[in-house]
Amino acid sequence: MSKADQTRQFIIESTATLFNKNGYSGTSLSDMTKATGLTKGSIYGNFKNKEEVAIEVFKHNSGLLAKKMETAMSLESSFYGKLTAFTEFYRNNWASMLERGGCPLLNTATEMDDALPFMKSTVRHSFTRLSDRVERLIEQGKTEGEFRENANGATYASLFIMLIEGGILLSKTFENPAHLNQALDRVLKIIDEELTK
Amino acid sequence: MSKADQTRQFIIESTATLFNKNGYSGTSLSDMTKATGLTKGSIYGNFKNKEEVAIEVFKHNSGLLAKKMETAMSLESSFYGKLTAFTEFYRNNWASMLERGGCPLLNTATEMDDALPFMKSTVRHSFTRLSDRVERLIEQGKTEGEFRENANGATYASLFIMLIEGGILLSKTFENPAHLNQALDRVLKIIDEELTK
DNA sequence: GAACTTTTATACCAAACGGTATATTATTGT
DNA sequence: ACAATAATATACCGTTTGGTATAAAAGTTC
Repeated sequence: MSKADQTRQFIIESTATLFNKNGYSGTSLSDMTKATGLTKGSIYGNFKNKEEVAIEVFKHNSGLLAKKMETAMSLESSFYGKLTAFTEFYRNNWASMLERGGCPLLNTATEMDDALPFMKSTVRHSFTRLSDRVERLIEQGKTEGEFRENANGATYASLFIMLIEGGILLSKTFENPAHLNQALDRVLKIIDEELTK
Repeated sequence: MSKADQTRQFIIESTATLFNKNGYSGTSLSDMTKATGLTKGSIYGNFKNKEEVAIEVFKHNSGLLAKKMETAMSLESSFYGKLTAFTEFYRNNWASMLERGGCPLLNTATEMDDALPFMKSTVRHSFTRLSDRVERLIEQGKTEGEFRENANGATYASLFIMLIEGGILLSKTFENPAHLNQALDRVLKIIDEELTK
């Protein structure tokens, strides 16, 4: 990794929590120089503008989540196991997610929709990727005979994501993980009662 | 209503969509003067600062929603009817909610949690009010013999809200009401299968 | 309608905004 | 070791930020 790439990465990681907590509008360049210890010149030498940093930060934040989730799922061999690992991932990582400012998908999607057009496609892509991953898990589980044939993977994938993101919203708002845990329990219940044969 | 109160109300209504779409950080005073046609002097003659306008705007946005919801529920006499009216309210008002920038609770809660401490209690209060309303509906339905005795009102209230807010998030992100509709269908399904006797 | 109070507009403030040209300092390949 | 190149810091740009003093205008009250 070249020096330039190293610095780019350093800037991304140093401002990752900042952007996730305060949003794009809420994060200023001086916030960024404070967080990195670098000057504006350095930042603009490595990025075109603030927008580009924000996009890369979002990709980093959501990518990190996806990677950790993939690791958690890889520990299970059955698709039922992988699907519950996906669910439990949120329970097990709630504390660290909270430290980093919450779910980047939720945060960015909310700020983006009306105010950050340049982020739209990136955020949508992340959501689609997550949804597709869960859908594939269900569809594969169907071909392996673990899940019912008549269950629609895409439908359940978006249902789970809605429940979980809603749970994250309430838990963050009330600083109480109980809501998220309830949402996760409901996801598990649906897996057991509606997907599993 | 005095002239002062009229102007206050006018400022609140004129900037309501602005704040809900672009957030607190994303809305500048010049945005506000453009939207109202008034000058900064007028705005600061009627409000202490930008924070106060934002708080009043949020109260107005969420209050309007609560009022319309209450009207929709009042048309039903049974608590089962009121509970489905609560659910259908989101389906019927999706278009207008979208025009106004989406759900103010979702939008403000997401921006608030890390960046807008002065908003925290107000947003929490709104969520609690909504949740309590749904909970009361269920508990009253229980005493009237419409719903099962062993169903916990508070638990189902937060479950419904998580599903709906998650549905709003996905539908807004993908500009497709299908996700929200799916969430609402699931809420109805739960009402029928787990609450109704 | 005069006196008083409230509301609004003008003009201004210092500070912070995002961004850039340029000079200086490191790092790289040879 | 030495050029060539890339990365960083300094100093600056015009604009916009949230906010305020003051004066003019409008509304209210008697």
